[in-house]
Amino acid sequence: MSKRVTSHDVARRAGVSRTTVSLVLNRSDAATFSPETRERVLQAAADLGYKPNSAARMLVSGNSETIGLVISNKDILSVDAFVPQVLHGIGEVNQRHGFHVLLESLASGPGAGTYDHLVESRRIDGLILLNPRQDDEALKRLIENKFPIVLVGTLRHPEEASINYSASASTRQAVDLLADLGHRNVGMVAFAPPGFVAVEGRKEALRRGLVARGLDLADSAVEHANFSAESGHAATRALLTRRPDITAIFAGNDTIAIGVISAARALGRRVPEDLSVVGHDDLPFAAWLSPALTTIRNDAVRQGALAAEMLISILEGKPVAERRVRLQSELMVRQSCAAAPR
Amino acid sequence: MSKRVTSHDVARRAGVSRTTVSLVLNRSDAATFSPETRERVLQAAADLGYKPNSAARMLVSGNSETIGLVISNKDILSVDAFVPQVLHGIGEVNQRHGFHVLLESLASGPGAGTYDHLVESRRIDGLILLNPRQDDEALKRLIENKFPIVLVGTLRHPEEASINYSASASTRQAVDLLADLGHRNVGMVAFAPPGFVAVEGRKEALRRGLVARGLDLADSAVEHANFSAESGHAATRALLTRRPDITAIFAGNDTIAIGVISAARALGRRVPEDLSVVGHDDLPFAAWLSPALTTIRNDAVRQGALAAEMLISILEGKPVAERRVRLQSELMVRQSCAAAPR
DNA sequence: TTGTACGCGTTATCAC
DNA sequence: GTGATAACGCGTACAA
Repeated sequence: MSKRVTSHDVARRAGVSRTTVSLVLNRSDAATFSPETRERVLQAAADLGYKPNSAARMLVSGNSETIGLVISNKDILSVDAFVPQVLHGIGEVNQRHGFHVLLESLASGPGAGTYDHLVESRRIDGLILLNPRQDDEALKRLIENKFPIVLVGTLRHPEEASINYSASASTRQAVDLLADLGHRNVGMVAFAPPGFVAVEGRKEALRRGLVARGLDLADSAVEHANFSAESGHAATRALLTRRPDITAIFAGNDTIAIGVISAARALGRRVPEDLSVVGHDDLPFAAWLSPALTTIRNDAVRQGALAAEMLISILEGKPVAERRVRLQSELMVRQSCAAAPR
Repeated sequence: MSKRVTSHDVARRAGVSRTTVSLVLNRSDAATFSPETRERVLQAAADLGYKPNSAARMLVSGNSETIGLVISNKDILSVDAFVPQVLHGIGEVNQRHGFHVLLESLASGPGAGTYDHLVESRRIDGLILLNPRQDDEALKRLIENKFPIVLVGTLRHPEEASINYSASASTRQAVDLLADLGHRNVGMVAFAPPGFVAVEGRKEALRRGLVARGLDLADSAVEHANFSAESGHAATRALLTRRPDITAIFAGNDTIAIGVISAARALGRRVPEDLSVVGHDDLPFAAWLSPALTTIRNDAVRQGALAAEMLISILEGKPVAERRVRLQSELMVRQSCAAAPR
């Protein structure tokens, strides 16, 4: 690569001092320079293609204009399309604010201490964390130490900053839809093992919805998958074998729903005629599955964008109106639910 | 956050100089210190929880131990599960080598000059680029300037370093499979507009495969989608309306295949009885679609890992045996192809 | 309006 | 074996 251009080079070319260069370039507001000087500096910088060395800038300013995004390997491998959506939301906001994203994928598990390296090396100014686990102590410590961190999801920690959404209302709607179609035995295939807050949240929302209609969610009606469509398939086989009376299944997410549908077919059940399926997330492909998936919309792009906005506000010291944003989800009714077979 | 610990603090606590601290901590090979001093330093660092400030380290060493990954928004939104797979492969290798990934999503389009900011701010040491476009001049310039960059895909540039794979053999197999099943009119729905190397490559592989069997790929048998399942649906509708004689479709990737299947159904064609479909990539969900998708496997995790390995080797000045790695793809035969209707 | 001088935390070089 | 000193490139008081 061609030799790097320093502020010194720019200064020389413009015939001014490095101070002037720095001031002109960084303080656009300061009208404290002659338009002529200003112009010369800008011109020289452009001619030379000057880009400040970010390391030096970081060192002196103490921040990196970079936010970390931590994702467990399991998630990234298999929650599939959800992560990119969030990423997209974050990316767009970042670009507007000149921030960068450092992606850290960590081995799964409680992962104690895994953020510390990132945080303490000062490589990042703040952190966005997807799908936290309830038992993540390292994370709690970070929050309590006031490290700037925004959750996509929630830890139900009083001090957390988070973008979360409520599945209650739309889950309730979905339950109503199914109950009205005559379903009495409803099951669930969670997207991950117990311990993830989102898993428990979705399960609870379903339970409450069912109870409100005089139904229930027996433990025998719940299986836990493990992120992938494949695991969804296996879990559904187990579930329907144990509880063949079940006529409707809530899938923990849309990827799991693919597995649910495939397992149903493998067991000789048509969807939706013999088994109704409700997904979760409304990933872009959901509407194009066969049958088109009825699912609870959880706008990942929006959540990513909001999380990034909030984090950047915190980092810039701007006031944040609400530190715990709660969005409403929305039921997308499509073709995967039908009247209960009799 | 608690005050940061500098090497100076460690030095004081251990009763040695900063130099000693640095040498002990960074040069595990240098036997040039008394075991006792060595121990004292290590102990002090551990007690204080010392983590070197990465900005300072970057400034002096000139590299950031970070690799950039540039992804166009369009990709990340819609090629969906492919990107996370690659990311996963990269992440694993990086973790082993202590590297980080900086993710830059750029607005789509030719995007001239978009990497420059990243590159010249010295924020990253090297770059991995997915799915390059043939007309990306900024990229070519970067390669010609010897900036360390590894493509996942290819630009067919003599100086490039790339991880690529050949779809020829397995496309040929797929064509044979279909031809043997009696299909004569085969179409294609590309995953993106013309201009992406991978789009053209897949199309050419198909054309050659067909010609080898005495068939052809007329222009009227090709439609271009635009990354999403939805666009695959629309493109397929157009294709099958224009060429109702087509009985088998190669989808540009598995996400597009979802759209192809859904469009076929919407037009009253059963898959695979009335229309055979071949996907591309073998994303984790492909085996669980209904019908299970016959697809050309393109191991994204492996490609990501290989790209990261290669880039890190280049960065560390290690010899790289092959700068243009070419993997073989593999046909996964499942349920989405059947005898041509007559 | 501009220049000088210093600090940020680390590492390399060269004395001791 | 160990320690002082000088960079790395930038931002910014402070002096001029």
